[in-house]
Amino acid sequence: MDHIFDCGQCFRWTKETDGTYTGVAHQRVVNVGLTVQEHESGLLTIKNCTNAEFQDIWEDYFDLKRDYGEIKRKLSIKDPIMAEAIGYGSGIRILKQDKWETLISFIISQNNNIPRIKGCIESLCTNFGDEMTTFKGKTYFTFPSFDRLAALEDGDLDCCKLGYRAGYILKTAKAVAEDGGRALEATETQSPEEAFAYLTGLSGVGPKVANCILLFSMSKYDAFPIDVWVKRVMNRLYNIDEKDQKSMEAFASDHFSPWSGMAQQYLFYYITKKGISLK
DNA sequence: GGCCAGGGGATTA
DNA sequence: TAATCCCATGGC
Repeated sequence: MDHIFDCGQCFRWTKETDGTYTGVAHQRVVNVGLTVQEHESGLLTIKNCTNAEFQDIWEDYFDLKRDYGEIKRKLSIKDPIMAEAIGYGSGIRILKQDKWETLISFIISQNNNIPRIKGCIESLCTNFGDEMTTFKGKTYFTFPSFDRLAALEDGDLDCCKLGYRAGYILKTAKAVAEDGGRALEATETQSPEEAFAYLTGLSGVGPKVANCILLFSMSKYDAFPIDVWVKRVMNRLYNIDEKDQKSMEAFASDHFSPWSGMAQQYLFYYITKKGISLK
């Protein structure tokens, strides 16, 4: 679970003192714990969740139907470097998150760091989301809808300390709300190229942010987001020029497709957590 | 006090 | 097309 929740794909899960994680997604609060038993695979426990909610939401959210062992084998074969990275973040699963929330979250992520991103999103939710429930003594709020944010004006988001990203969020919220979110939802069945084109047409969404949204909310597992960390790790591990993004994309396509996004997460986790030498 | 953070948009060249 | 600058914010 540490690998899943601390690999930079999500920002609303927090670790409890007992090692379990509590988080919000799809208007629900749940607490998840994993018990690893001897001679058994792990037993996942989801609290504050009905059977119907598990089938409607969490089974897909945690991507539980997918065989990650098979994907890891395919990525590892003939690539000892990737095998090493996978060994380090072996528990990673790509969550299938809400499109709208992921869109705004990764606009916030630009030129920012993860602790601050979490703080900004938390502030956005407590200020503009709806109070949902109290769990383990903490009050939880929904992620604000696009209609809610689209109704705001310049300056209304100042309390969230979003900096220059506030303007992007207002423009994007208005654009998404324009057709009731239909264009955003339609990406579900579009090709990665079509969905990428739509996303990069939104304010504050460039190639990197668009690829994160494709990967973390739209099941486009061949998307390969390139940020400063990925540039570093591609340079250190595969000896690619750090400013040559085209070569990085080509390398990912050649070596990791159709699971480039999974590979990217293993590399990201490897360099940000293990902290392999940067110089 | 300068550098950095899961970059993008606008302006130059 | 490709490089460069600017953009708020806060931790270090």
